[in-house]
Amino acid sequence: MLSKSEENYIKEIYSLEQKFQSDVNTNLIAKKIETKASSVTDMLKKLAKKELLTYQKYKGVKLNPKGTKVALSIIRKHRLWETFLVKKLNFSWDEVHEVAEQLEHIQSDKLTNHLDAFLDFPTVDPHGEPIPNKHGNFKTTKTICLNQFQIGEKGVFVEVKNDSDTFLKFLNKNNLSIGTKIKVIEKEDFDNSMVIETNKDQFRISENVTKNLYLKR
Amino acid sequence: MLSKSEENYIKEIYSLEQKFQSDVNTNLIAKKIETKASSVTDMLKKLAKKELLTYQKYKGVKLNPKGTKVALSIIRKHRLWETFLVKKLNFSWDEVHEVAEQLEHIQSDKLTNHLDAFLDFPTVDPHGEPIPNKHGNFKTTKTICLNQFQIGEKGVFVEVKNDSDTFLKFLNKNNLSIGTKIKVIEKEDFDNSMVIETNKDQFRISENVTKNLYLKR
DNA sequence: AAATATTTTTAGGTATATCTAAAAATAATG
DNA sequence: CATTATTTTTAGATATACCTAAAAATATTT
Repeated sequence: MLSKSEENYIKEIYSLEQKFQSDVNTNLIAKKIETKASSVTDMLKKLAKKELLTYQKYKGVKLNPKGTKVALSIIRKHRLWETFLVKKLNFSWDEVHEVAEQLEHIQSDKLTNHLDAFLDFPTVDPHGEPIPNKHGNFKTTKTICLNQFQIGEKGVFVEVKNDSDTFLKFLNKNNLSIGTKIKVIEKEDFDNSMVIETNKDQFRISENVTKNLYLKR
Repeated sequence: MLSKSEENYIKEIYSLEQKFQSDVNTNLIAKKIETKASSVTDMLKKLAKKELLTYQKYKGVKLNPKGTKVALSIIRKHRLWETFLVKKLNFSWDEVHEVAEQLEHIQSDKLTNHLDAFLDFPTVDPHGEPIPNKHGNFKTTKTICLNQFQIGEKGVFVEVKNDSDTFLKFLNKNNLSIGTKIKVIEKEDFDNSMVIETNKDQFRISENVTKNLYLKR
């Protein structure tokens, strides 16, 4: 049985692997977990001993199948709980992350699977991110980052890759939610900002925003 | 903010206070928490310093209002989650305790209160135990322990004061559930066992069982 | 490739929540 | 009421998950 701390390391390492498509190094993990590199080293040794990942001094780590399975189970729980909070308890999408961070560590397969059924086996969470099923499988719909779009291109906003309160509140304020149709009106080469059009509005957003919005053409 | 361990101490001390209507001593707590008396002493000092309880060396402890409030909040969460598991996720009453022990430590007033509303503000949990409302208030229906009943007396089984798997499974096996009408047919002075009658059956139960069943006349 | 900068690890320390064993206080008994 | 038994506390360890500071390895510059 893994501690909450161990689970959080596994989860963050998984998400860094996905993001960078490579082995994950100590400092990156330290930043994500908000701890010191030395603490990360300690933990990596422990997780390596438990055979959840492969660790080579100074070379970074890579989850092995056992570790990946753990990561997917935590992500599954996190996203199911987020869905529950939004769909059943009337939370808004910017309020669910912190609570789901706690709920994802509850250990009961029966609970997870019954919750899944209760929610009618959702495939995406309130942020559009895919929910692994009980076998760890999930469908990856090819979404394109808004910053890849050209002037004149249109798409539907289907996923957000940033769970932070402030970011989601910013989206709320600008009426940007999953399902919103977006058209690129202008693209500034200097700072990669964009002017986009929704059915309500036209306004400029910074690269920091375009980087976190994913669309379907 | 309290640790999971601190919360468990507060919860158990509260339940011992209710049970014995007196100050709670170290060994009793140790037995409940399944730890050593020395560990309990350490924790009591810590909780006293946090002003959750009054502790006098060798004299036992008593929760003060702040501690009682914490206890009721944990009990509230525990019982709401049990209700959720049974009513919404199709758990049976003998399967909910362990999971609720984890869920009761989730920290989010919004979650607790929205869950409460989602369940239509239940006043008792699946074991018939009262659920405190958000202010810590709950109605105590005067229930009588089955072992106080005389031969010929009838009542309705409304509460069970033992959350253990084995005990609840025993009740299931004998078709004893909340709402069951019970009549006392025989009472054995030697071992305090009873023969009881339900609408289905007549059978003998030991004192260990009668002690944990609470009825309304 | 030598010097410098950065990253990572090691060594040693802290707080939490446990433990064992011994000492101290309280309770029960002859 | 003195002795014995029980309960509780103290003292000193242990494991987890952190930390700081220094050393070692790796990467980047000049």
